[in-house]
Amino acid sequence: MLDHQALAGRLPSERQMMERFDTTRITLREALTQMEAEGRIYRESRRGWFVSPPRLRYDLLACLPFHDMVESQQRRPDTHVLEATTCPAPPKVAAGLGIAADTPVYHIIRTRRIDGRPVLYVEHYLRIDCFPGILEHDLASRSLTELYRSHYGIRISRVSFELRSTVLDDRAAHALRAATRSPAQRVTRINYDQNGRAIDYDDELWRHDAIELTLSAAPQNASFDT
Amino acid sequence: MLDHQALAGRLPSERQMMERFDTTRITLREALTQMEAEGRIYRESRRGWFVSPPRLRYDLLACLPFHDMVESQQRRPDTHVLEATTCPAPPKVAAGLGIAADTPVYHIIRTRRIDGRPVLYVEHYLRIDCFPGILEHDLASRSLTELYRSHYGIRISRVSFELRSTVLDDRAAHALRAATRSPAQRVTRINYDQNGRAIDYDDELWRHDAIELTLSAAPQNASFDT
DNA sequence: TAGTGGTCTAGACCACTGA
DNA sequence: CAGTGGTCTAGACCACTAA
Repeated sequence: MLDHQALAGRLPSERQMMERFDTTRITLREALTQMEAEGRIYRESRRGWFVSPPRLRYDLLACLPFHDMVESQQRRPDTHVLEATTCPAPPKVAAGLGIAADTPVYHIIRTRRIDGRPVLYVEHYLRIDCFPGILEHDLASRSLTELYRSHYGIRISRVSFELRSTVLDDRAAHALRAATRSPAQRVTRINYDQNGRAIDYDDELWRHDAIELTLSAAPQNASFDT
Repeated sequence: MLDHQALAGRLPSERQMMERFDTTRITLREALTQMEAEGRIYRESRRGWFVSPPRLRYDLLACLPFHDMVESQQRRPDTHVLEATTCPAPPKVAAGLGIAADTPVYHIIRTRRIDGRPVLYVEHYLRIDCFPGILEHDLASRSLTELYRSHYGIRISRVSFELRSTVLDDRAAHALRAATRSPAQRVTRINYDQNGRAIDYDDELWRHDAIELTLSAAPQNASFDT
């Protein structure tokens, strides 16, 4: 079940390390937790500690589909759909999309892996009026952005992000086989179409050691600044 | 010495909380550490635990000077210069600036506070040929970007970022009165002038609960995407 | 100087994983 | 079912802070 890569990076059991470093379990775990916070190692719940693979470079403005982004960095991507339903828009989503609270929206939950390691838990909320019937499509092997364009003629022309570091909540942790409250990077993203209308709201929770966010752009005041 | 805000948000001592919640110190500290990872509370080294104030919204592309950004959110900013020297460019900086390794650069280290709470440790590396004599200026009360423009006629026309979550190293932790290896958000930033030349390299370490990064822009492929 | 957080010892039981 | 990580008890000493 575990990947070759994961097995290769496995640390000895806590009790073995305890003896090797001549210390107690509590102290050892404190040290491990700090290295986890640094992003050098991570744990899988009740499964042990592992060396963190190199971070994926995630260019926020390149807007590459996950599979392309991962493959372009010589890694192996992989997506699993946990849920694909309709639900009333939660307040934050409604506010972000500029629709009335409780308006029905599509709700898609997926986990994504790199080289077999689950690193991303993401919930998508899609405006139903923009993408009627989208749940019928294959949501695992195709990118949503791809679908938007090919089936609905909708292009993303603007995107806005909110980034904050937190921890995995219980659902995300479970889905990623991680310990509850492992350090995480939250990436909230709203996509806008060519008419400036908000079309979907994504809430991404990444294992914090799995990515490095990058971006390059002209500052907003650049043109007015003469 | 401590701010009103900090005192107001102070938690009882660990031993008091231990009794109040009828548990041991180790268990209590584990709980506190988790809430710290969530960004709900933070600690000052050997000084105690505090409730985290609301996060500062840091718009990466607005390129607002720190003081303006903080004041526009009804908070009180504050800057302290730790160091202002010349040094050979470290490899990463040289690579980022596109200059030969060990080329001399200006090196400025500052800490910045919000409402009296130290939240940011930042090292700036400036190309000497761009900003001759800049160390003679007041580096605490004026923004560097301001100086670039007013004294050197240099405007920032492009900016590139690298974001990753890590922990505070010893120097940063000490400067921020934080515990070593507290969770942190690293923001590395390279500024380019109107000729596309890299002019400075900033390495920012933020207390991770102090900020929420935002950004809004057109994806890079937006125009080619028809 | 009293009290604080930082660090440590030396165990224990439980739920779960993986063979 | 053996071994793992997750959680917990009940103390201790030290360096440092704040008064």
